[in-house]
Amino acid sequence: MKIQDFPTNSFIVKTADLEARVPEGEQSDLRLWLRLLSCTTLIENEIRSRLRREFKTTLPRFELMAQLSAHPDGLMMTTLSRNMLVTNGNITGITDQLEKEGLVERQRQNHDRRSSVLKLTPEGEKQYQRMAAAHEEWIRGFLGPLCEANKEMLASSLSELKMVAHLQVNTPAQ
Amino acid sequence: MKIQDFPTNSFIVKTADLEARVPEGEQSDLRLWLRLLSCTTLIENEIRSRLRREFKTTLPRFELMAQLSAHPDGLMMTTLSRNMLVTNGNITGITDQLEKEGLVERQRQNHDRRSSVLKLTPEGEKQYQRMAAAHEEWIRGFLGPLCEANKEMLASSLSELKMVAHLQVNTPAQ
DNA sequence: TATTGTTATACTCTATAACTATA
DNA sequence: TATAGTTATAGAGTATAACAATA
Repeated sequence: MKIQDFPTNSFIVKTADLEARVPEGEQSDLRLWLRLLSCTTLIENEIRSRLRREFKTTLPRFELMAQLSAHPDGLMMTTLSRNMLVTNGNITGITDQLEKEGLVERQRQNHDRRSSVLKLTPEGEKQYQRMAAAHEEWIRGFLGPLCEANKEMLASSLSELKMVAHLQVNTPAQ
Repeated sequence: MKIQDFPTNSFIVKTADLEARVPEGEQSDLRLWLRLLSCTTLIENEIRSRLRREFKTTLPRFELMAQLSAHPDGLMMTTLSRNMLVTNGNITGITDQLEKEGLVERQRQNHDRRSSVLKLTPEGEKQYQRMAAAHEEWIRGFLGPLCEANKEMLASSLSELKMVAHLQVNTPAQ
């Protein structure tokens, strides 16, 4: 399919060529990183776009609801901020939105009255389930066609990378 | 190292546990995706943060300069928007900033007077080189410790994923 | 007619930091 | 003193869409 076949306006042909800035052939860590980043960004952008178009929502909102759905007993906002890699203040903001829409609720704790536990409301859970089904389908569309061998390799190399990266990132540098 | 050992304020302990929302053990496409996303986001956030702290700049600005540095003859803004996966309007905005700071310049084309070609100025190239050196060092910190075998597996599985994902994304769906 | 780039708008996310209430 | 969460602020990035100039 050629570029010319696509509608032209507000449609980006996704070439994701971050890698284009590294000399051909060279197998550097940088090149590997750019390939990783290209793949992820490509898919992530598409998911953001579909969430917005089909469910009028955003990725952070979706991820927050996903975390809550996986923890029916609720989660502290601090835990959410760690899992989702954003600051406390951001969680407050997203929670405010979702609570106003009746999708999540804060439950004050008696044993520690500083904290509240966040849960999906039944309506929130219902909406989440619809989105999650579509989301999982999308992901299958992206990753499904990979051959089994590659999936396993990806999973295991990423699992090493995850450990290594955590170490790097959480070691107060300098 | 324990959580308690970290400074507490405006410091997020990076656990990147997006994966925590998928049942243990299950080897699904979704789980693989979340692992991919966690790793990338973790590293990407850290890079954004270091770019801001050490060079007072942002990832999109850095990436735009990287693209230009790799193409000394300059690039059309449309090409940039495709490579960087953002819309034309965004490229205009970032370019405006960088041009005002004297780091890039627009060169009007004679043979096609709609388009301009974007180039780094000498000062832009100089600044970019400093940032690129640090950036590459950071990436080596993250990916370097991976064993060779894993790097090769990653590179080849990602290269398949990149193709597959491009297809998925650029095929007008439904 | 299609393409390149600009402009305008509105919104979300984000970091940062000061703050409160509680532990 | 440390922690959980809130508030306020300012800024960047983003999509979207209408637009001008040119091809």
